[in-house]
Formats: sequence, structure tokens, C-alpha cells
Amino acid sequence: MVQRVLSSRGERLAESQRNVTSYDVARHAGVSQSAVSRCFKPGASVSEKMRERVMKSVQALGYQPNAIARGLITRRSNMVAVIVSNLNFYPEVLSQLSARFMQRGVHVLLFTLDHESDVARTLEQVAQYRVDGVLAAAHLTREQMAPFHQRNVPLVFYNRSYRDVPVSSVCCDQVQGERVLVNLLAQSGRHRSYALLSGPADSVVGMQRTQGAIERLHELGIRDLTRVRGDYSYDSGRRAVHAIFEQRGAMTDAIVSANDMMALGCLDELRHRFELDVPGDVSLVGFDGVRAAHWSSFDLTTIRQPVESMAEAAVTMLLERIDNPGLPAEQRLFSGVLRRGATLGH
Amino acid sequence: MVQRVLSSRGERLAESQRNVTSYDVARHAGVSQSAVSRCFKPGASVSEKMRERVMKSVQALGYQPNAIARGLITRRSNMVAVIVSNLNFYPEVLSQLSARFMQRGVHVLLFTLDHESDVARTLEQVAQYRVDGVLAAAHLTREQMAPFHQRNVPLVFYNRSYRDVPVSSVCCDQVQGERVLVNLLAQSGRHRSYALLSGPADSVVGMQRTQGAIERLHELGIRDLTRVRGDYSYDSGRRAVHAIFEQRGAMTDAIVSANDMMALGCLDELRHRFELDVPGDVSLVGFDGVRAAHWSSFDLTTIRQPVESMAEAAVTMLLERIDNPGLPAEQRLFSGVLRRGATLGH
DNA sequence: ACAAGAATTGCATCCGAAGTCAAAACTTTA
DNA sequence: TAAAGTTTTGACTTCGGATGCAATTCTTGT
Repeated sequence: MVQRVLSSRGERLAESQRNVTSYDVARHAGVSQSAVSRCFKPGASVSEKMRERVMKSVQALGYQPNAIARGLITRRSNMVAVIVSNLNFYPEVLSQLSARFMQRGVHVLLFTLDHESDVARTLEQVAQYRVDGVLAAAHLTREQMAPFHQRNVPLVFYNRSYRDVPVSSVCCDQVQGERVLVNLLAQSGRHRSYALLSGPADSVVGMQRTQGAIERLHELGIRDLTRVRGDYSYDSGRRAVHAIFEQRGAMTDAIVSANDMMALGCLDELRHRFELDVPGDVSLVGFDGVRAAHWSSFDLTTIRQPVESMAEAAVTMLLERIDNPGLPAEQRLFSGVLRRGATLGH
Repeated sequence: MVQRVLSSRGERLAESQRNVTSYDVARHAGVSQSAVSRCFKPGASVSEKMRERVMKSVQALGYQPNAIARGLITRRSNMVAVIVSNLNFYPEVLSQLSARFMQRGVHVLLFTLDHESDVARTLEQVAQYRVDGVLAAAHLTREQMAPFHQRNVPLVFYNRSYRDVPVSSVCCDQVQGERVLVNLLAQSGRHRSYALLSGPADSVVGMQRTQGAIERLHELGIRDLTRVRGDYSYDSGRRAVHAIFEQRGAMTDAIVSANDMMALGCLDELRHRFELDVPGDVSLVGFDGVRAAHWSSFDLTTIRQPVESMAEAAVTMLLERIDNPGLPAEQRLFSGVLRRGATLGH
């Protein structure tokens, strides 16, 4: 019944070389290929008898529909591109996104970016795979998004928003979060000298956080700040402490870090290298709510981003826009959740 | 020149609705579709004049070849499936794999597994997308791998090996690593009572580590062990300390944890809850060499898995087998690298 | 039992690029 | 300059499944 593909030469290239197609199933079941196809389309017009018959052949031959071929004709690959920069820092985000997409039967084509990667070439690849949508947890320029808009490929940003481009995004309110933290610092202790540890210059999120903090500090009449730049890593947090103390001697008694990872670096360096007490000598706040912030060695005061809700929102927004291309761009802003740890003076 | 697709109704469904195809380019350039196709195939027979002419039209129309269609005819999707369980624990692995695949022009279809996920259904999806290969950093049963073998889809495991199935894998030598750690413990202090903190029962890697440790301890004449089970998480490490002390009072003065995350949990709990000194009162070793193990709060003694080399090896092995399906299965075993921290008594 | 209507089924075509092969356009050589 | 050889090019087919439409089968009502 099954037509074997025998290699002309005597190679042992296994008989099951060629994949089973819907034609094979059709032949085996003695029906048409369309019938087979319909059996895999929910809600299609197929009689019970037909379905049984086809499914029996499907079982017998081990048929798996070819998603690539299907994608070609339906113009729906059922794949979305997820573009993330620095995967190491926020593994939970990817983990959440992936799980939620999978749960809804959507597949994730992963693209990671780092400083060496050629963004243009990567986006070209994204376009070539005709993904149904793009979820970007990375910064794209307006020119880089343009092709997606032109081709009507929905694009949702995770934690990046653009003032001047109408594009959908799900963000944590960085500014509000920082304001909450600064308020807390201000009311919890009589800090003489603040230091701001900001993220890399090209991080919009980092800029927002730092700006938010500065803004609130200014409102509180605090203009005299040490500013140091890091790269979001633990090590850069450690180094930052040295930079801060070089600028100000040991005056500084409050550090506002643009993320948790650097805050943890600061904390360790303050305690173990400078033998200072946190929060006794220096207060410290971070941002993100990473796992390690909760560890008892740190117990960092920070703003936790509601990753679950944000991921859910991002996935939903993207899939909605895939199903309904007419939907307008939308920005969803989630408030961070304050986590009071033990790194604040009183 | 460009044929516009105008929707019959007065909708503003953008003229660029339909994607530009090689036919469009061909028409625009006044050549055949085959010519366009050939211009995108490196090493094809195309004259300079033709290439220029085509490329000009490609630019003008913003043509991007459709990777899905290409995949259908070439039977090469240029995608590999990467299957990972608990992404949160080892983000670096995914990060390394992804970067290396991208660098070689291969795309990653990501599948994450957790305890709730339906592995069978996931693998079905993997099969339907006709990926060129599968890189699994997750445990699969023999039955689950079978379809891939049948279809000649190369399969490479990351940190899982199978005694009885000839399947390719790249692993870190768990047993050897544990032996090194146990040796170090044994020679660095006069420990009276050892505790083993193992991973979840279904983790083969965890079992290997624990077995390796037990084996070496036995050889050293140490048979009297407390054994506790965790789930690889920081919190389970903290809980484990309680379990250990409940079984043995405070006798235990050496803990061998099956991974770093739990070791860090132990460390924090020992120091902050039990107010014990590590390494003064208790010695502690982990396994993995995660970032946090290096942080100055911890400075954990552990075995670092050479993630870069392992990822490189895994990617290479998989791609080689895709290009050359005849290659036999191969197991590559990397030795872990000892990291001496400050968690060992002397 | 037969006509009208509804539900199924199969035929043919399409998606978009790649590969085969023969025709056409160049080169080289005598 | 013609013949032989080489390189380019285009017509046509293919990959594997989805879908419109016509043909067929099954219901139902009379």
C-alpha cells in the first residue's frame, strides 16, 4: 500500500526517507487529498465515517501535517518572532512569553541580540520567515520597524515605548516606580548625598528610570547628585561604588541603581570591600525585582516588575492584532510593585 | 510598473497588502522568475548584468525571499528546534546556543517545557515544523526520540546522555566533577558528618552528581550520610538546611549540593538563620558555576560547566549531522572546571 | 418513490521559490 | 566566418497542503 522510495544505489538510506504526505494518507485510505486536509481543519465539513477512516491511515503511516506547506498556502506561519537583547538578565521574561505562546499554539522563533549582532540582518531574517507577529524586548529604531508596519506584521514592544511612533507596547511604569523609591528613600532617612547609578546610554528604560529619579529628587529639593554609569551587570555595580566614592569621598549615603543586578553588585562591594553597613551607612534601592533581590543575603528594596501580567498582556495584544489587523496601536502601562527590603536606612 | 492590489471595497487596507514575490521582481526587471531565484542562490550561474538588473528591482520593490516557500521546495527549513526545560535556571545555555546558531545562519524555534507541559504534544509540533535538527536540553524518553530517528532528524542532547540509546550528546562530566569536589572537601577539613542535597528525582544529571559524590565518599570510607532532596531552587536549598539539621542535629559540617542555586540557598540559611559560619562551621560545595556563585557574598566552591565550549560543541555537532546525515552518534564529555571559593573549611 | 435541499466529497488550482533541462546567447577556435 | 564549446536564460514542474466550486451522496418531506 505504502509506496516505498528505494534509492537506486544500494545505500541503506532507510525506506522512511521521504516524509509521509497527505497524498500518501489519501491513497492509503482511498480518499482524496482534500479530504485528508479537511480532517485536520477544525470545523470543516467531514463526515464521521470519513474522519475515522482517514485517522486510521494517519495512525498507520505516522502522518504529521507539514506546517511549512500549510503556512505557505494559508499565509499564516503560526510563528511569532521574539527578539530579546541580553537574555541573561531577564530570563523570566522569555520564559513567560514562551510558555504563554506555546499554550496558545503559537510558536516562537527566537532572536537574541547583543552588542556584536547585526540588527539589520537579523530583522531581515525575521521578515523572511513570514512570522505572523513580532514581540520585541529590544530597542528598534523607527526605520527598523517600518518594514513590519508596511507589511502589516503586528509588532508589540516589551518594556520599550516610543513617544513619536504609534506602536503597541507593554511597559512597566519606570518613572512612577523610581518616584516611589525616591520617596521612600527621602522619608526613611536623612540622606546627605545621593548617587544615581544609571544604565548604559542606549537603554531607554534605564534613562527613564534615572530621569524619574532625578525628577523626583529635584522636586524634593535635592539637586546635588553623583551620577555614575553602569552596564546593568553585577560587576559594573561593584565598580560603580568605587567611582562614586572617588567623586565624593565617603559622603554618599544613598544609592539609586537603575536595576537590581547593579544594586546587588553595589551591596556586595559596600559590605565586603568597603566594610560599610547597608542600610546603616548607605541606603540602596534597585529596580526589577529579580529573584536574587529576595535572597536573604540581600533583601533588596526594589520595584518588582509584574512580569506575569506584562507577559500575558504582551502575548494577548500581539495575538489579538494578528487575528484582527485593524486594531489600533495601544500602550499598556503596568505599575511596578514595591518590595520593601532591608536596604533602606530609617 | 508595480501592480497594485486594490481592495474592491473602499477599505484602506494598504496597497502593499500582498507580499512582493519573486514573480513581481521578475516582471519588474523583465526577466524570468528562475533568474530572480538564482540571484539569491550563492554560486548559481548568473551573469553580472542580470544580477545587477534583478537587484535593482529587488531594491525598488523591497523584495524579501519567502523562507517558508523556500523551505518547502528545498526540504530545509533552516530552523532547528531548541527544547529547554526550566529556562530560568540556566539562561546562559540558551543564550549561548541561540547566539551560535544565529551566527551560522540557523534559526531557533524555541520550545520550553515545565512540569505542566504536554511533552508529547510539544514534540508533535516540533515534527510538524520540519526543523532540520533538534537540540534538546531536556529529558526525552526513548519513545519520544524515536520519531526523530525515523525521520532522520538529527538530535543532540545537551547535558543528558543515554546509556542504552545511541544518541549524540554534549555533557559535562558530572561524576568526575563531584569526585573532585568530594576530594577537596575530604582533604580540606576533618568533616564529621556529610549531607548530600540532591536534585529532583527525575533529573538524570542530578542523580549522576549525587551518585558521583556518594561513590567517592564510599571510597574514602565515608558511608554515613544525610540525604535530602531539593528541586534545584534557592528556596529548596534553604529548606534543605532545616531538613538536614532535623535529621542530624547540628552535627553536619559538610554539605554537597547538586547545584549552585540550592547551595546558595543553604549558604544564606546557614549564615542568616542558623548564624553558622561557612566555612568555619560548615563546608559547602555546589555545581554549575552560575554567575551568582562568584558574587562576593557567596564565593562558592563549585564546578563550573564550560558552557561556551559545550554550546559550541553541541551546535557544531548538530549542524554537522544536518549537513551529513550519515555521521554516527557521538558523545562528547567535557570536564568541569573547579572554582575554589571560600566555602570550604581547611 | 421522487424531488428538493443539505451535507460531503473530489477536482483543479494556488501559495512562492527552486531545480531540471533544453533553447538561446555568448566565446573560442579553426 | 562557421562550427564547436561554454555560459546564461526561461519554460515548466515540483514541494505539500488548503480551498472554491462543481459533482456526488445523503436527508428529508411529500
